[in-house]
Amino acid sequence: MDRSLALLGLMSAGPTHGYDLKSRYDAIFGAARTIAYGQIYATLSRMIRDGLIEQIGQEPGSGPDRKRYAVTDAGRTRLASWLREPDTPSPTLQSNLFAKTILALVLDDDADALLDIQRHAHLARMRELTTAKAGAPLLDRLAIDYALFQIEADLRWIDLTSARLTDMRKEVRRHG
Amino acid sequence: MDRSLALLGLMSAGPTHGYDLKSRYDAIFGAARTIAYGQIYATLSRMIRDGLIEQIGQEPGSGPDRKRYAVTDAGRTRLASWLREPDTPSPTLQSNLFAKTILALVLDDDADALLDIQRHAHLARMRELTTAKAGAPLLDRLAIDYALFQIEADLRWIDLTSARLTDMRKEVRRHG
DNA sequence: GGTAACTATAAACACGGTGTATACCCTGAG
DNA sequence: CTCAGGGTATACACCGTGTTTATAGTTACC
Repeated sequence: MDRSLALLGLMSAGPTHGYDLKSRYDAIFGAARTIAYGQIYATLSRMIRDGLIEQIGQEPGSGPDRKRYAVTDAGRTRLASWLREPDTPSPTLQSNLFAKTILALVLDDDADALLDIQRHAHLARMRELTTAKAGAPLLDRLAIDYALFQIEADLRWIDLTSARLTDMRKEVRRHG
Repeated sequence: MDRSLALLGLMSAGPTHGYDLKSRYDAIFGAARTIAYGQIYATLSRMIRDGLIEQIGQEPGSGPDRKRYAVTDAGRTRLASWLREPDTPSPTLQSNLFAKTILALVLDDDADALLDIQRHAHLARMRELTTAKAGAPLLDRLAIDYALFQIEADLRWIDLTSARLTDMRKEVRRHG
């Protein structure tokens, strides 16, 4: 996934340098996965290239000099339009589950087993997340809720699909 | 998303050349998005490099010679383990909605509006998909159901989050 | 016999992310 | 006082995936 807009967003709250940006990112979005320094600096240099941010100074800290960057007008425009634009979740591309299931049918592999494995993995994950949710701060809870809802959706699809496997096998044959 | 395993899966049903592989892919997975020839050949050359497939011949067709490829043992092993392995949907990374919402709060932008825009886009998309589902073949219907469930999950999260925005604003302030 | 459309492939490129190298500063153990 | 270790700070080379565009043969038709 592309985290550049999220970083641009964080920077638009006020100028920063890369090292600090990493901490800020992790504090807010790091629940799922922290970001690597390498990605921060790589992204910064690309945003400079694209005129979304610019260096506004260089200050000593406790280490090599910090380079402060600020969002440009172009950057603000870009960010605003990103925030305004709704996302269209692309069917099936997000997950491999659909592809795996169809392939299992095409290859005459055990599609039931595959769905069952995924169902159990999901249920286990739900328990994990539910436990984690208990003591977590509000932001993390929301991230967890997001995941829980997505997993529930997957589970519904799994149930629906299991029930239709026999019909699907016929359909897939015709594509062969 | 990485489509290489899906392609490997299709090839494991029997040797093909790139041009044909594209048609096969589109016939089965193309409902959401067709694949580009460029991606086919790029992926094929990488799978050759990695020893997952090998060229087993070169035959004339109606154009430049066709190069036939077959899945190697390594390829079959790889495919089998992919099919067997369940996916863990990574929270929030899949969608930008979470990031956008948090950023809107951090930047003191209109988070309600953002959620509302996304809600309406989703509802519109649901109507579209429901219409499309009517005449579609079974495989496409399943793809559409997958999308519908995901969108519903998003909608649930949107409702939950809208209701919590005031609390979240406080939380976000503390991170500042 | 020329040109349009389809068959078939490949290579250059762009984008995002990872891993690793580098350098500076501060602290504390010896 | 010195030097080793850990935190601060940045940069770059590289890798994987997907897009764009170029190239070439084959068929069909006017």
